[in-house]
Amino acid sequence: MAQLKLQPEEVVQTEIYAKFFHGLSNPTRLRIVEILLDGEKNVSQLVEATGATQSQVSNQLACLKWCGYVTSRQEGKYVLYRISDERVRTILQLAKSIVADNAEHIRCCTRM
Amino acid sequence: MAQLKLQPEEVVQTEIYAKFFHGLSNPTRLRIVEILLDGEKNVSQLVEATGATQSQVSNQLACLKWCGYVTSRQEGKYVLYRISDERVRTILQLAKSIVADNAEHIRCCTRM
DNA sequence: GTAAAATATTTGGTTATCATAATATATAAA
DNA sequence: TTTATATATTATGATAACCAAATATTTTAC
Repeated sequence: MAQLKLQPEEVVQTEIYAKFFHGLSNPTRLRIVEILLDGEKNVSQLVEATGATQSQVSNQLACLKWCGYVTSRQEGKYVLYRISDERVRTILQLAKSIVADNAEHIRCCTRM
Repeated sequence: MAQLKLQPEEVVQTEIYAKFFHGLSNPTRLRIVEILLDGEKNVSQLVEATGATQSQVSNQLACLKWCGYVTSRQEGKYVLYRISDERVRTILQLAKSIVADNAEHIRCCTRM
């Protein structure tokens, strides 16, 4: 059996990965990621598409940026966001395929 | 541009995927998953390996089970848990590879 | 049967997350 | 330079997640 007890450095690593997954653990953030997988969008377009408020979208974008899911660039008066790594698409596809036969169960989850 | 506004059913889908990712968004749960990727373990072994309390481990296992990450079987007085889908391994590997060049940034994240 | 060990569940307090609203900043147009 | 538009940030209150302790359940050993 492989090593189980973690060194302090590894504990930090685990926390980082958990934070990374936390990025996709909110419906608004996840929706933003999905929309951006369709192509670069500015904040106003994301507000329109998600139905969330502007501050909400900006805040969630900041979170996604910290987690490394998206990057941004200014273009005129707009700020354009895009997915920073195509592997994000793969992660989502993989998650969906795993969830597929288990969706109803997850929906009913009341614990935690 | 693909359809952006979601139908009610799709909103539910997005919430399910978010819940799924939430399963990996806690360090203890993530650590449990990593340990189980090494092979089937009982609850006591997981308590020992994680350093978390017994009730904490049981609760997190219940959450992981709801999310479809693990399944369990009784064997004598022990309950053995194992990863329910090998694709979970792939998701973790993918996440780690994405995080690799971005870890310090995520660690510092103070927003959300 | 009773006692002990393994696991699950519940409860209560603390902290983190989230949504909303308000405010601040930056860019462009006039 | 003033105004309008786009985006970012902050503050506050409500909710949800989390941990720890206590309790309940299940299984085995006696």
